[in-house]
Amino acid sequence: MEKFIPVLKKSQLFSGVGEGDISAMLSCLNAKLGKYKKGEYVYRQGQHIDQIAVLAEGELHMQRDDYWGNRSIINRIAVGEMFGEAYLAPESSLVINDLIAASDCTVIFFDAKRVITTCSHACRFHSMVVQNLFFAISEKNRGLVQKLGHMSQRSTREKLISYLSEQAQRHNSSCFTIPFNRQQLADFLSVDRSAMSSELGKMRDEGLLTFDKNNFCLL
Amino acid sequence: MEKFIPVLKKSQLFSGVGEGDISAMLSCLNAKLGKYKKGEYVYRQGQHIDQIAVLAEGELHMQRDDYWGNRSIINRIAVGEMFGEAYLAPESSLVINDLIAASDCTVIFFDAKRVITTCSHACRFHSMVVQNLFFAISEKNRGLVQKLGHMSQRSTREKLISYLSEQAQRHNSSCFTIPFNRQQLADFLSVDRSAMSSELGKMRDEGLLTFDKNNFCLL
DNA sequence: ACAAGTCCGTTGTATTTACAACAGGAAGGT
DNA sequence: ACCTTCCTGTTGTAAATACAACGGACTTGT
Repeated sequence: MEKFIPVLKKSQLFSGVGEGDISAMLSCLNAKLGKYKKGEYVYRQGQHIDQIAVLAEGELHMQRDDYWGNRSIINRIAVGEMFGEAYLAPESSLVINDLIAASDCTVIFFDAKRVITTCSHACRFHSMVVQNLFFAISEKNRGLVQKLGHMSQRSTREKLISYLSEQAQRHNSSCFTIPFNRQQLADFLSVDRSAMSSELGKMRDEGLLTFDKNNFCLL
Repeated sequence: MEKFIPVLKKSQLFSGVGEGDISAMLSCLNAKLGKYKKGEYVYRQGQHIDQIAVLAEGELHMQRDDYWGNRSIINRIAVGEMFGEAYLAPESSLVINDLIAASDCTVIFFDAKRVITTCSHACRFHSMVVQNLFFAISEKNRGLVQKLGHMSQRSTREKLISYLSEQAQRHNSSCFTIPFNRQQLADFLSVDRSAMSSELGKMRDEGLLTFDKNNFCLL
């Protein structure tokens, strides 16, 4: 557990809290480690949870496979990001989507109630964590709205433009690397992989962008 | 302002707080009233905000009009619901989407910083409001993920089924009324109105559901 | 009663997408 | 070197969607 304290220090949740203080808070928040191999489920749809978690190693995909086998990647969770925060409210603790390890993962779980309830003990930085949690959920919320912006585009090309524009903005550069391969990107944007692939080809031919594997440049 | 205290009492944010205590907190949270006619903008894309707001009267649509005039309704906000919570984090306070009055509206604004910072004064119920805010943002998050679930459906029919199923579940009944007219529903699901209309007709012919205006029954 | 505006369903056509299948290239293991 | 597996781009066809246009029902205001 101790070895992940540097990761926690860089996470949204513990931003601004020193390593020593994080270490002290771990027991207060009832922290527990979980390890998952690529492809394993961290949460399954319908499951009940009362924990907030931070991803310490690897990459997670929140996804949904429908009756006909179509996979949708709702969201991607990177190291240092938080998840489970959507199920804080006691009356809505049933998970909506599967959460799957996209690579080998290590997860740190915290007792949700203890996080949001300022403890009576002398956790000096607890209130800062509470504020961080606000900001983090708020950020997440923003991210979801942004993704809804991509998804509300009608055509494959518009979705691509919307997504790639955001990525360029996020990286502060017209050249950047995306965290998805083609199939994953298609699942993320809810389009057909082959159609998307050919659309990317057309856009390259029209001089809108260039790409090589996961590296893109907007022109 | 005082006349809306009963609305606030029923809102997510002040759930569990008595009317007298709400009244006392209003000045502490620097509450301000805003009135908007149908079609007016409450927020515009790119604007900077540092307030959390609760809708006291009317109905709001968070929406986006793209370059080609396609309108997408990202989210709908009803009386008692909260908005602006996605911009709590100081570094991300630029609004992503327009927020428009779908009918004549009254909005109560609160100073965001004062809400999330437990005040030194004797606001007995402030910590409860903080917890309510957690639950409310969390709920909102869930709602956004659920909407992403609808949007990730590939066909118009699947989107409709996904949305209507959720509505039936939410109303605990196979018969319910939706808060959108056809055009708005199409904008909400990001599909073509006429195509959706004809798809609804087909589904009725196939005996999947019945509807009359905004009243639907799943069979 | 009339006019104007809004909402809803329907239809036909052009466009776009999904699906399936295949081939070449890269990566990894034996 | 060889095989296997994964990833990517391409193509042709079937299916679904967007778009435009129209008529009828209903509402609202004069």
